[in-house]
Amino acid sequence: MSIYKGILENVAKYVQLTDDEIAQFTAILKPTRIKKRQFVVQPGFVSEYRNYIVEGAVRVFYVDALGKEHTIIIAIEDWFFTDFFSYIHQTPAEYYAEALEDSLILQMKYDDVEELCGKVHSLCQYFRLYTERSMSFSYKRTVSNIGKSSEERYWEFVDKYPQIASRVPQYVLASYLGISPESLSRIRSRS
Amino acid sequence: MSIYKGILENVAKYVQLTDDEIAQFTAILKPTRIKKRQFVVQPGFVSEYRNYIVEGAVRVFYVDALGKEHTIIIAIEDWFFTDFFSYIHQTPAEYYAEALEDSLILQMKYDDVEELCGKVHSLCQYFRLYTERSMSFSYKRTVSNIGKSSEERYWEFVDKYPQIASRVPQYVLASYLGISPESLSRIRSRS
DNA sequence: AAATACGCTTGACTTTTATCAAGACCTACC
DNA sequence: GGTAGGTCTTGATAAAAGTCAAGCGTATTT
Repeated sequence: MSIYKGILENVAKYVQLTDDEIAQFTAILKPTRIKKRQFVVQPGFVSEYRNYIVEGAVRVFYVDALGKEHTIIIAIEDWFFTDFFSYIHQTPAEYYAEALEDSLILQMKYDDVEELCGKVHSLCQYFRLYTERSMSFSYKRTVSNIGKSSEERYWEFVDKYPQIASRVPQYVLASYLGISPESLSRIRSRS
Repeated sequence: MSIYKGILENVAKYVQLTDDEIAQFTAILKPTRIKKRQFVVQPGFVSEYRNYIVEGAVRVFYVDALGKEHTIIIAIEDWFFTDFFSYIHQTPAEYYAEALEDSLILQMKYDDVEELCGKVHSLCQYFRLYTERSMSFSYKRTVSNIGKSSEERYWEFVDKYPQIASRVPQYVLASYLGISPESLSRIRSRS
């Protein structure tokens, strides 16, 4: 079974590529194995790649002035991750991307993606549609952040992503939800 | 001066359209005047349009179970707004879009945009690139929401969007930042 | 111009959440 | 198999933010 199966199925949900286009696309995908705790992106270095997870889990986080970590993205199979701002603008990253488990990812270089999107209309469509959907989900998270209590945010997350909630360390989830680890522990303990 | 000037300049920042493509694009833009407090989108109705603001200001907000309002988007000239989830999925909206001032907007129907993006590669590129940039900014807001105090979020906003901060009512800004109006008032008063 | 509605402020109080500190548990590794 | 590191929990306390309520000033309306 090809390691491209997942990502090609993802693409197929939005657009239909010809065999030639599939070949061009997979040609820019670089399979990479990363070990738990390994960094894929680090502050100060440009996030050159848009990364797709074939197998494993990754988080993107930043460390504030007080040394506290804040998790921006938790990604598992069939998700993309990168320091999006750094990737899009090709400027030095501010965040870390760290493997939460041994993982297999597909890396696509910014320049390659841009070149291919310039040539292949369907692929451009794919990324447009995919990003628009990501955007609509991003607003949902914002709604949660500005309008809900810590407790509500936690249970909402568990409800939406039960597999992730049980798969990542609690302190990571806490930092994703904007809650201190102690408070999250208490939220869980009161039923 | 054409009312399309702003949006075409916006497009031109990302891609170059031929005269014919420009004509096709402007053909799907429906100029609409809306009065202060008028709703462009309402819960229960599909948000058919992606809206571009030529002149004026609009906010997108939702009302929670307790009747409290939470502002998801504050948009002024040269910004797009809509209930993004409703628009993308063409399902009934959950949010309101309300004019904060008398405004002039350009409305483009979902179907028209999709059809044109299917035909015109450059326009597809434009929306892809624009949305990717929006996405990278959306992450910044998330970072702010999960990692910063109310006070920090307020001053960050004032620093980033001074024109908006002085243009919209304080309670709107408070609901955008996820702060109660009273707390925002106090934050401002302590210097 | 008076009446009204709205937005903002301020005070007193409550609730939520963070912080600091200690300890328990577990797992991995020498 | 013991030690170390990392994770989670619990308690005591502090800080941040929300709530409720009253009042003030300024637009807006009639």
